[in-house]
Amino acid sequence: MPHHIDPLHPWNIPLTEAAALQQELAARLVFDRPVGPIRWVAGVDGSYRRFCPDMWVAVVVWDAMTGETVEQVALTGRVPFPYVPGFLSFREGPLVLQAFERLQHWPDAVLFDGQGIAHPRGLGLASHLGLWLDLPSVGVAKSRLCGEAVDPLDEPGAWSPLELSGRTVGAVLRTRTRCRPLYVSPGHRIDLAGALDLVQQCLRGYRLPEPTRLAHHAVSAARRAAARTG
DNA sequence: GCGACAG
DNA sequence: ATCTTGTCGC
Repeated sequence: MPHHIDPLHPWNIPLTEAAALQQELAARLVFDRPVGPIRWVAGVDGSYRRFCPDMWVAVVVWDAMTGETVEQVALTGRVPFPYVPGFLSFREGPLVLQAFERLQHWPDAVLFDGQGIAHPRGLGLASHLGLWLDLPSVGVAKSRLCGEAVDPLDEPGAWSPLELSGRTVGAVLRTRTRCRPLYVSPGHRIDLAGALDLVQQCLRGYRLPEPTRLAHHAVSAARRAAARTG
């Protein structure tokens, strides 16, 4: 576990400062292929409730070799930041990092619900948190934040480059026929080819990769259990 | 000014 | 993201 995680600072700051911080941090991103094999892949998901300043977060560590869940953590807490397009990491970051602090099994890589470098200032949720966690990370968003791309063919594995101001910042990936594609972009310590490989290795017949799907189920289950218990 | 806008 | 039942299609 990296020792430099501080969930309180510098997350709760004005948007102008947050934007400046994003630009600074983006310059520190690394896009090398991960050195070792990636076996344990973490998936992260969050859940909210209308008119409620709280959120639930779940992290699931999934074994790509066996297809089994290695560990899962779910917790709830107040979000310190409203949802503002382009600043999602400042909203979900603190709670997501708290969840990672509780993990007994450190993953080899992380799949986030959101963008990596396919972001106005090059630092989406996956890039920001990947940097903090010092882990290879990938942004797997269900919709577009920025950039342009042609619609990929309706065939699993088909993808088209996501371009932003002349740069390929990600890919629009069809993971399943007749399903809307996913927006995959490198977060940190991985390149686009590696990100696409990893996501596809985690697919098991559904639109979303398993770590993400399981995290979604875990957060829903945790929320329902809490509602029943009180 | 207008439209777009991860979760 | 969330509020929501049934329903159409593979």
